[in-house]
Amino acid sequence: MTVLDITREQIIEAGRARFAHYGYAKTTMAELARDCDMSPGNLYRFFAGKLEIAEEICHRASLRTADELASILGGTARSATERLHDFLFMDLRATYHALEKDEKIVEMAQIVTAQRPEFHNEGLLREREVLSKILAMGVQAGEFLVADPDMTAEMIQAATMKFSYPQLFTRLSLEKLERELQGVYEIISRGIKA
Amino acid sequence: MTVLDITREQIIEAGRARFAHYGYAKTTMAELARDCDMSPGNLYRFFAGKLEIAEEICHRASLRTADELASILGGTARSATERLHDFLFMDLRATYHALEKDEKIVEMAQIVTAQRPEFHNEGLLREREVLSKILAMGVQAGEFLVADPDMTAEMIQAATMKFSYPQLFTRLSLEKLERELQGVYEIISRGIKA
DNA sequence: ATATTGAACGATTGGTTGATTGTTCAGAGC
DNA sequence: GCTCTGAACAATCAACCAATCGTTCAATAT
Repeated sequence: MTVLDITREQIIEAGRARFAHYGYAKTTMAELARDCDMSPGNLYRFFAGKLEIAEEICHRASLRTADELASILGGTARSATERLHDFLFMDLRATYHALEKDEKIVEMAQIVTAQRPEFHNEGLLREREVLSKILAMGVQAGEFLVADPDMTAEMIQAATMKFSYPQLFTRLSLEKLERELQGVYEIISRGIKA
Repeated sequence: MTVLDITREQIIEAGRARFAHYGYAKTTMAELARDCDMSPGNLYRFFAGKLEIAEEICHRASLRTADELASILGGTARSATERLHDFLFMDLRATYHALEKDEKIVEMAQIVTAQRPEFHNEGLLREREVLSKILAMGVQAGEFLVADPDMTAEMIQAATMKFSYPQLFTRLSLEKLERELQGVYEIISRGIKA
């Protein structure tokens, strides 16, 4: 990790703190610069602009959740059905709590997805790859009967879209969302069983 | 139909035309009054306000789609599985085309649902009742195995949310949406089969 | 008496100006 | 030569005012 990388990290950390606490719009580049003991202009040696800082923060959050989800793939004891269940509920709870902790994170995410639509799709793709693997494991183990795991993963993602960004689409409580997701899971689960 | 009712219809028709063409915000009460050869003040003998006119228009549209969906229940020849397929695709196509014909209808729908959240839920409930009946028919015929059709209807509605208001959530083409819905349908279909 | 009008009122919107903020870059510092 | 600064520029935002619009109601017409 070069000294340049360290500075980058510092900027990202300052951004994460301020964006989460005060929101993207209300955070100024001058403030971020002051946090990092540098001039505003110098920020542009590390990032093309304010949006790119937010993008990097969201990107990392996306990688982190994908990583957490990927942990479901580990171990050998559990069935693919259980893994699918974990996948769906972990996803719901992760985003629900993230959006609940700091209301302002929604703002940042919305701005980034509005300005860079492909960003959102990349995140979905990363998660879908894990889902795909779970399905493939299930096929391997004779639990699932699906011709094309990649395609089925896409379908499951479409069917659980309501639970991916809960607060954006509904005002339901986590309990209600979990009840619904459980029901949707049961249908899907039976729908792909061998 | 009294003369008062006829005037009400006239106002609704004028509203439908203007809201669809110019949008809710850009339509003034004065314009609606002029369309109906009356003064702005007189509109308030028929509706509590501008929003209520839009509400009535949306309400009727909702009733109409529910009616169309209910037509799926008729006849005896077709299987419940086919009816479920028709239900989901009819719903997707109806809203997709409605929103495509006049971009401005989205605006009106958004304003009404923002101001009267219960309105949206009533529409969902109306559709869900049809879905529930389809499921009950399937159970009756031994095609489906579901313990509680009402609950399962709720779950299916949650799983197909992405296809209910297509243009609000994604920018996918109708073809792509139909491909995805077909996949989701197949999983659900297998998931509730007896 | 009832139905209707249209001017009046208050809230909202649209447009304009000045201030703030994101971004650039010539030059200072090392 | 490379890093970094901070003043300068351009884009955006916020505050203001005027115009418009939704709504009301006293007056008018039927």
